[in-house]
Amino acid sequence: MRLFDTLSRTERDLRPIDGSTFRFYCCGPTVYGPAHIGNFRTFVLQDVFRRTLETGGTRTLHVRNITDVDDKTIRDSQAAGKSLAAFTTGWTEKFHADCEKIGLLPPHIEPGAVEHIPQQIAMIATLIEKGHAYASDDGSVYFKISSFAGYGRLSRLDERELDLGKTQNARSSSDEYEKDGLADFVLWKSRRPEDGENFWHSPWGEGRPGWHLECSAMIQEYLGDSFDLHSGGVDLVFPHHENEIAQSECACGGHFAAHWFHITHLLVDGGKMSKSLGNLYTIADLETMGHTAMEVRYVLIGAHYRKPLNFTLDSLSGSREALAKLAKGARHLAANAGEGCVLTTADFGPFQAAWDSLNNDLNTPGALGGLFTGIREASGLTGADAAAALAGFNRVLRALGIVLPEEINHTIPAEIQALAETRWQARLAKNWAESDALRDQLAAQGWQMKDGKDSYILEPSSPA
RNA sequence: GGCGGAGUAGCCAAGUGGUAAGGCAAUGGUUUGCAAAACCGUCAUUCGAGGGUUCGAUUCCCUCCUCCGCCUCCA
Repeated sequence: MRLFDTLSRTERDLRPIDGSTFRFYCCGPTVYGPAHIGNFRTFVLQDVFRRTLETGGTRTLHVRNITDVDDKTIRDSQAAGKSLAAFTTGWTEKFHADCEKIGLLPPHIEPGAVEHIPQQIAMIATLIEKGHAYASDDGSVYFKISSFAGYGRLSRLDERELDLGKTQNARSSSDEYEKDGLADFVLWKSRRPEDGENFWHSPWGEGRPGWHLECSAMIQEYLGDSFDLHSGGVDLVFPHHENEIAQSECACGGHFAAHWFHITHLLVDGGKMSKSLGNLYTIADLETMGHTAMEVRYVLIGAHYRKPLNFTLDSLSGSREALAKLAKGARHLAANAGEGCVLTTADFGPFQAAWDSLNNDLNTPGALGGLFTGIREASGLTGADAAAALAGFNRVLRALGIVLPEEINHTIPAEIQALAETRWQARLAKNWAESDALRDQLAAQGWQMKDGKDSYILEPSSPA
């Protein structure tokens, strides 16, 4: 597949460096609260990316970390009166439950920052040894930006008129740490009173690792010096990923990531989502409003990953109808294919355009459009042709990670069933007044009665 | 101030130097006692504004307007 690369600013074909397995790393969540749909836009697109590679026959190795130690996790665990480990474990479990609901494949490896502190300390030692880092008097360690000529390539720092020193100076005046270069970033933070019991021993004294370092250390551990692709939200380009490159290339000497895949933030109602505006949604919030996680997924893949996605409750409502339409199309194809007509094809039939879209810079909205168009084109097919089309349809669907809603056989309470039967008789007797009244009565109890020619269907009224 | 991105129908949203995918909503019809459902249709002479290049631009160039993100933790 072809994918845009943030570093070279070009679209490039993706090929595993080792010729067999595509190895990639995604910056995972900081577990101090529930993940919101903005976080999930990134994770869902990364998931579609992986599924597309796999559907195309490429084996993958997917690593995504859990950040379980930083200012926020320490602060909030203390506020909650829990140990850091107990606190982050709880949120990690919640995160996993959300991931499963929204259809994310679990990463092959999901390392946590705390359990990799020895690796981080080792990397710091290497950096000091090579002259890329220095310890300050208080026991903190900093990366020396001036020692790495390539600093700023990813975020085009050198093309900005941003005077690093000056800008950082204004913002760093209250910083308690001591560093030489004002833009130098921390690798090891010396212990502070507010850290409580959350500190580890190091050659430079008690403290904890800096945030940027954990990813570098875990990548080194699981993917080595060079690997295929690194991904995250756009906000991580600077400084997080810029710093990772500096640390890793200086410590390991490799080329680090061959490709950078960044997902643009989503907007809510046209603006940044934030707690204070009351538009920061979690999956649980949306479920409470009657939407499913799969409907959320549909909305999240409804825009190209490099464009802002304007999330609205209206678009979320529309996704239910869209998914139902796809499900209907699939059932239609299956019916036309007939019993026992199993066919696996090498091509995608009417869904070739949808598949091509995915492979062309992960154009998920294009693929979605291709799905609907393909269904219309395939509607006249029968037998083996229909079966082949269905196979293509299912492969694209799998790549998108969409699980279609199934036709549900509802359990109908006896009194509802009786009420419906009474109405049906009234209707047969052409007693319209009573019939309509009973229909309203059923509706009031949450059941919708749809009249057919010779029978009727009872369905729960769709949630508001 | 610097860097980056976006402006396409009521909403969400693809796309292309050659005359605008798709979804939702809306709406017409068939059907129905009426609805709902289902099925069949309709739905942007136009792509923020103004110039320019071109046989031809929404797509390339310039100017302007508006919006958003980043530059501090952030997916």
